[in-house]
Amino acid sequence: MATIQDVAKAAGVAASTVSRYLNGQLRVTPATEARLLDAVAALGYVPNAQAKNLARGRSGAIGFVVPDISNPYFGTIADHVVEAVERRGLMVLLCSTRSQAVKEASYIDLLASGAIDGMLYLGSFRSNVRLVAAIHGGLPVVVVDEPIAGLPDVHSVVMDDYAGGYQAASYLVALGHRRIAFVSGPAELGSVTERRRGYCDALVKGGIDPEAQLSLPGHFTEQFGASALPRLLAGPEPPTAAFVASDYIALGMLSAAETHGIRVPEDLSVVGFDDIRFSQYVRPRLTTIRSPVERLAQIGVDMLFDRLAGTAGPARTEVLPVELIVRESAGPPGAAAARAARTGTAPAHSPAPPDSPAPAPPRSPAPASAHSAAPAPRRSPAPASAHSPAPAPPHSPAPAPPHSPVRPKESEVT
Amino acid sequence: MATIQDVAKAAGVAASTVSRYLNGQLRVTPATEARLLDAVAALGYVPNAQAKNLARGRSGAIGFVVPDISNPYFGTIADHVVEAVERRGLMVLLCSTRSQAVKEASYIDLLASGAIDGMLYLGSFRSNVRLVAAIHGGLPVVVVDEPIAGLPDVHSVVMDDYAGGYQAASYLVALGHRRIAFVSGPAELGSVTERRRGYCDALVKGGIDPEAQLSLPGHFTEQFGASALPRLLAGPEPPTAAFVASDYIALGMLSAAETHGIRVPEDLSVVGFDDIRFSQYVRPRLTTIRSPVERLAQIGVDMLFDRLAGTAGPARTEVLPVELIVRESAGPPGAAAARAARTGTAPAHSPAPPDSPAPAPPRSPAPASAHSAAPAPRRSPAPASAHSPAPAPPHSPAPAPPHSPVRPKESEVT
DNA sequence: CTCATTTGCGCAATCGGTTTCGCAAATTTT
DNA sequence: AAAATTTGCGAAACCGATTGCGCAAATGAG
Repeated sequence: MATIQDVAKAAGVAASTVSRYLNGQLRVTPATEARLLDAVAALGYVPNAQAKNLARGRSGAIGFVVPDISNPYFGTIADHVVEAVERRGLMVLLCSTRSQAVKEASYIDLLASGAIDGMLYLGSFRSNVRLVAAIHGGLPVVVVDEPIAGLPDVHSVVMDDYAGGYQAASYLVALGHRRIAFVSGPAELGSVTERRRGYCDALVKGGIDPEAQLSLPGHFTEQFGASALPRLLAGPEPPTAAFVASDYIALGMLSAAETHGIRVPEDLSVVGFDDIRFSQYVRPRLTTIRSPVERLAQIGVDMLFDRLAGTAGPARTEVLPVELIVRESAGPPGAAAARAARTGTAPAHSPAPPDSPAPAPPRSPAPASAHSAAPAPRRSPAPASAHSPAPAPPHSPAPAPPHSPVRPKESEVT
Repeated sequence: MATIQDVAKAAGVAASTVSRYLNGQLRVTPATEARLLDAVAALGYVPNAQAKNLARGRSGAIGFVVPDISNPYFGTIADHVVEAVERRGLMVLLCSTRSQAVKEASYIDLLASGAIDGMLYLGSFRSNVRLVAAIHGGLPVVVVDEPIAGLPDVHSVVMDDYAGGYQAASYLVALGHRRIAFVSGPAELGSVTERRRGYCDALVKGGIDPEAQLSLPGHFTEQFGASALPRLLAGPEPPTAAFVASDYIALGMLSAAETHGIRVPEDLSVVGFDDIRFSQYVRPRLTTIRSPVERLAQIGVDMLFDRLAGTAGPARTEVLPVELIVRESAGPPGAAAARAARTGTAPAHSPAPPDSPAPAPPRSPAPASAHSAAPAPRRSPAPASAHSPAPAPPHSPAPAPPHSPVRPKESEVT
């Protein structure tokens, strides 16, 4: 590996000249330029990244901590993150922690030790200590997808889990269900509790007691979904529907349902969450809440680059609207039993219930707004920090990549 | 950010002492130790990774170049790679190129400029130039999953694509199919051509002309699978079966089949490749070739670390046996039509045809062996380099992994 | 109580770049 | 043609670690 010194020697100039010329900070005479170019080409010189970063105090990469890269939901987010970061000319150091706190902690330490310029964090409640330490150490961090309470001064972008839960449950209520179970990932997760809050509120609004419902927290795996089904149907009065707050889990449950001879949606309606790609390939096609993963990634990366450029305002949380996607896995309750018992009250299979399940509830922490069911990409205002009623645009419109320091938009109002 | 100098000053010692002590290369007096520890704790000292790497000439990370991280097949491999590398105490720099040659090239350049100690490469034919340059530049590279021709001095580990294709096609032939289409990813890929070779040989063995069959190369997406179905059935004598050399594609096709009212396997049998997790969750459950992704990752990482340690022998290619997983998506041809036309020749639905479709063909480049259908983790000998008939263990048992040098399994037979 | 070891620790070079400062030559101004 | 600028380029400090070498003190042997 040729060094800058080698190039300098070959070209008969000083190393500093090579450096500055290569970085476009120096004009040289045509003669010098030719020798320089020749030397670089001849030696196949490529600047050493470590040395450059050491000298510059930057690293040219951002880290992305994610629980499990083999989970297609996270994989998709990662893909979009990579895409967005690359557009800015940086690289992504992707860290799959496999949900192990130890790994997460060591990764954060590793990353915080100068390996990266900033970090996108998608994780759980654990290891906040390290994370907080890293943040205090000056590492720009943006939290994505999984809301984390009690993290000071951190920008974040999350799905509107509350609204999603509300929509899903409202839909099931509107279909006529009265016993609606809640199946989810780890109960400690912010996203899970938010989805559950929404679900509960929708039930209450429908005159149903949420406390009387079955609640099955678990893990983000299909195995858990498969194992949850029997438990769901074990009781004397099993639910006729389940809000499964993760498509990944829901797919496992759907599979188990077929194995157990449970028909979906006739015997059990299922509404998922995330709308991962496979949800449209299973039978019945999964009715679910679509999370705008690409926007999440884009906004998260934008936020991080704003922080890196120092142009980010005070910490705020962007909440992304979600959308109910009606497919086939949810229908009127007891479509089979009802046919025998009652009159043909709910005959149709392809259900077309109140398409706007409800005028959407208030967002979790703060202001009203919403009707998130609408596909229109509305942004909900930042609930955490300054919820200024003024028309301050919540998400600064991705002004400018770091390399071209111009920031045309968002004229400062002074 | 505190530096080592700060710590040294605070503890009243030299920086070198701090460095050596922290790296366990120096015993110090209890008094010094206490002061050292205090200083480190008080300042919250974390060594700067860049500087360390620069001084050491290493980087502590390995790169993994992969075409598309949102594809669950690659995602799963990535997960296992991360796991295996972490066990060795290093990190993974994951690069999703989204199959774009430009990105791949720039990533390789970036990685080759000292950012990583070694590289796992999963990619296509493109950008070989850069890759070759990087290899010549001294970067240890191990090629995984996707065979690449004409890469000198590179260790690699791939699936036995040929055997997989042979098994899949043999199975369909054994079921009685005579018109068997071949649907796959990009035709230029080594894995695709290998799978096709196996498929062709199996057809020939069954007395079928491979040239007369429909062949549909495309991309590794479900969309392609969905679009392939109509084209498959367009002709006057459509195939009764398809070997779809990627589960991802097969899932798209299965979905399209239902949409078009094509019953699987009655109207069309489908055999996939990879056995991604979702293949068991779709209906009908996908009959497919299982690729041992975890072993692939483990062996690839082992090879890379051998190369890093300098204990790797000459370049060789490890070929991993694959396994036919019989599920529901393939059955006798014309199960519906036949019922009317012929006698009840092939009545059963759950087919139990020759469970060992054939005594497995010779491996692609070289020696006989195989019966890859057996789940037993046999390793096929290296076909590329020295195919010594001597009992030289093909995969050198990773003599000394850097951090935890113990490797209990696979007792060396000497 | 010497002499030979070992042990604990500091000095300074090194890794491969970047960057400030400043000199000398080339160019422009009067 | 002399003075004032501008331009091209080199010397050296620096980023934050690691590491070879060497010295002094503590330890052991005789």
